[in-house]
Amino acid sequence: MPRTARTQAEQALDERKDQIKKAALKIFAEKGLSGTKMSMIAEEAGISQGLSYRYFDSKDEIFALLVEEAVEESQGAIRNIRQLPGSPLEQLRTFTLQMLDENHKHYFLLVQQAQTSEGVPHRAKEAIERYSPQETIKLLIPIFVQGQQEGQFAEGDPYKRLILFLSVVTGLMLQDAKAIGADWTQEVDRLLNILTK
Amino acid sequence: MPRTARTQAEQALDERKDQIKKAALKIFAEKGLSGTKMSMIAEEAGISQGLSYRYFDSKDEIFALLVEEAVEESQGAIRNIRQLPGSPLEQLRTFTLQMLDENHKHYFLLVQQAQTSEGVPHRAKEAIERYSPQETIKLLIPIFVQGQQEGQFAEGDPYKRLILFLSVVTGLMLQDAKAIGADWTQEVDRLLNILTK
DNA sequence: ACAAATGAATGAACGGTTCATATACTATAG
DNA sequence: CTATAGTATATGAACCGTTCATTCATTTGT
Repeated sequence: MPRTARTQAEQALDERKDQIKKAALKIFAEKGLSGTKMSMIAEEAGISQGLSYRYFDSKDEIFALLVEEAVEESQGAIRNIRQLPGSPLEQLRTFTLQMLDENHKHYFLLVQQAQTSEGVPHRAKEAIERYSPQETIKLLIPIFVQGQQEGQFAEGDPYKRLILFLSVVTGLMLQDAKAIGADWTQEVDRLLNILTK
Repeated sequence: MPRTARTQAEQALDERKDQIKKAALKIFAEKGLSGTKMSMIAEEAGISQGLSYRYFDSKDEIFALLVEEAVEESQGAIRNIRQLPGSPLEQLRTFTLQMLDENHKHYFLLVQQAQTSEGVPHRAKEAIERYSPQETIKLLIPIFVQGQQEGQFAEGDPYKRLILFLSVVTGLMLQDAKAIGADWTQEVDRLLNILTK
């Protein structure tokens, strides 16, 4: 029964790959490219030093792969905002909660790291070009403006307000990634006070 | 006239030292201990690779020295809050503006870096022990509570509110140190919305 | 037997530090 | 005022210990 056997083998292979990727994502997001050592990834994944190289060619390959995934994921989340239920404010709250959610947080931070690190692999650079904060804000502005018209959001330059808000959220993520990971999700409503009146 | 001559020489020496320290502070604050290379400091200061070693013994010495200064400076700023004029809200606004001010910003960030970096020199570690975020918040709580009684600040656990606020401000500083330095001082009132009702 | 996993060994690159050399400044002599 | 010597200041290429990404001989499990 070669069929089943190979499928099982492949599945086991993929599971290991995912395990390594998940560990790498966490460390890369926290420490950046040059800040993470392969030994850290191994430890986080609970495997030995060399094993990652049975599943990936290099550190750079893992990093690039993850950045590509992160960009895709982030763009998806942003494009989905308009389809979310509720008022603009509620849409933004949901989006923010998603950003701070354990899974997505690492992706957002990874992109952040990739944007500010040096020596980023070419493949990762390409992916990042498709995702800038400016781009994000452009997609958020219509929602914010609508919220202003409905009277929920404060007056003023939408771009400035949103840049401040996104910076605050990203800054918080960076902070709490370094320190002990508190659960900020409770505090999102406080943060939204930056935007509301 | 040996007096004047020596004084001039000493002054020139101190100026060079300050020049190097200022450059080092900026880079250390942005990139952390292991993230900054002596070559970066040299470039920022507009001097050659080796010159720093005529004025300081080692990279670690510069770092430790700066951390000591930063702790002193930060503690001073915090202790001064109660003496500031105006309501608690105005006191906090002034304090926050001071934190975001170009000079103090780097000091605050440096302490932050020293707290989260690894391989911090012993001398710097000692200085940091005298300055924890918890300590800062302890000093801020009475002000916040007074503001609550006067009706300016929102109800709720002062500790949680202040932790969130400080994290936001620190996160912002980190953000904008990496990116192009926008001038957030305009936005402080927006940030204070996190605390007010 | 074979694949999966280990972790010690390798070797290349990195970066803090040094040092031979150059330049600028000051003082003294002619 | 110019020339010369002496000293402090500055340069940046080279040195060398350390740090990791990567490999591989060996073990473990199936």
